[in-house]
Amino acid sequence: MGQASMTRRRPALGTLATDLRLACMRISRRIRLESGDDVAPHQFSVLVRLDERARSIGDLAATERVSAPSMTRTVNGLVERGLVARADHPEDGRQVIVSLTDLGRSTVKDTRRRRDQWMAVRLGVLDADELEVLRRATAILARVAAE
Amino acid sequence: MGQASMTRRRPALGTLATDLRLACMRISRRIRLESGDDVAPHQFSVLVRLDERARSIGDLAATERVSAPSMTRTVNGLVERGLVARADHPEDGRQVIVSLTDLGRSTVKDTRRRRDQWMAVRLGVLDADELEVLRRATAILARVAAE
DNA sequence: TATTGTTATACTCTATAACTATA
DNA sequence: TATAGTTATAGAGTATAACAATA
Repeated sequence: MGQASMTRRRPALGTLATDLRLACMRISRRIRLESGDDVAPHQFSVLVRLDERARSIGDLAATERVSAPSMTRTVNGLVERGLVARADHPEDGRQVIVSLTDLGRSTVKDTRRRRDQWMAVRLGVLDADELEVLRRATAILARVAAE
Repeated sequence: MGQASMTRRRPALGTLATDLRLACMRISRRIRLESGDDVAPHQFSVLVRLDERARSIGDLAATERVSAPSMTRTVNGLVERGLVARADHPEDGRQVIVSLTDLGRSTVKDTRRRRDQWMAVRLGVLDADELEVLRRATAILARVAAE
């Protein structure tokens, strides 16, 4: 019924929603599979958070919506690989502050570069008009994603 | 260097690649997290394959790029939940043919409907010009995703 | 006493190696 | 002998419950 009333108001909005959703999900999936990431998705997500700023274990667990023990495990794995470092909180002795190492920072940068490259190669075959459509669409999609 | 030569040929193509990639990945991530899927991602992926046609365990394992024992496990879980059924291959007694049950088929349909609904709600706030841009962009993105 | 993080334990999904049944 | 699938076992990821250290 939601579908029916929408279709009545805006012809073919349902089709657009389906096609756009599928295109976004397929592109996202292929980037994940084909850009040769060297860390697992859940690890990369933590590295990106730490690229913004250093965070405690609890902060990371809440941000990533996993339990504290899971985050302890993930952080330990990243420490073993030399991608992040642990430090005592200056005032609160209970907290552990996790931050990126230089290796961690360059891993984030390299992964982003490879992903952007994947997309850039595919945009490279498009003509000027198509690129202009995508430029306008990207601004709209960014708002949709941020909402 | 690839980046530099691209930028020389097509101003700001690198920025478009980055922004478009991020928008697609964020939308895809939010759909996955927020549309209330009732099966896990690897399970849903198998259901979608079986929605195309019935397949053997080996076929599914190759298509999903997991090992045969992993696919045996995944299929067993789906059988327990009543979403797929196993059957003997008519000629080759070694093979097991897996197909969707009615419940499995409606699960695929419902999951897709909820995902489309997520996107449709967000498209609902856009104006006619913005929707027209997204319509044109979707056709281009579908080609990019299929390439 | 409340909060932060770790340890203990268990469940799921992944894999490889070894095995069974069939071609 | 080769192929399809299962069972055995192990390695990560997830979780909750119980615990230690600190506020």
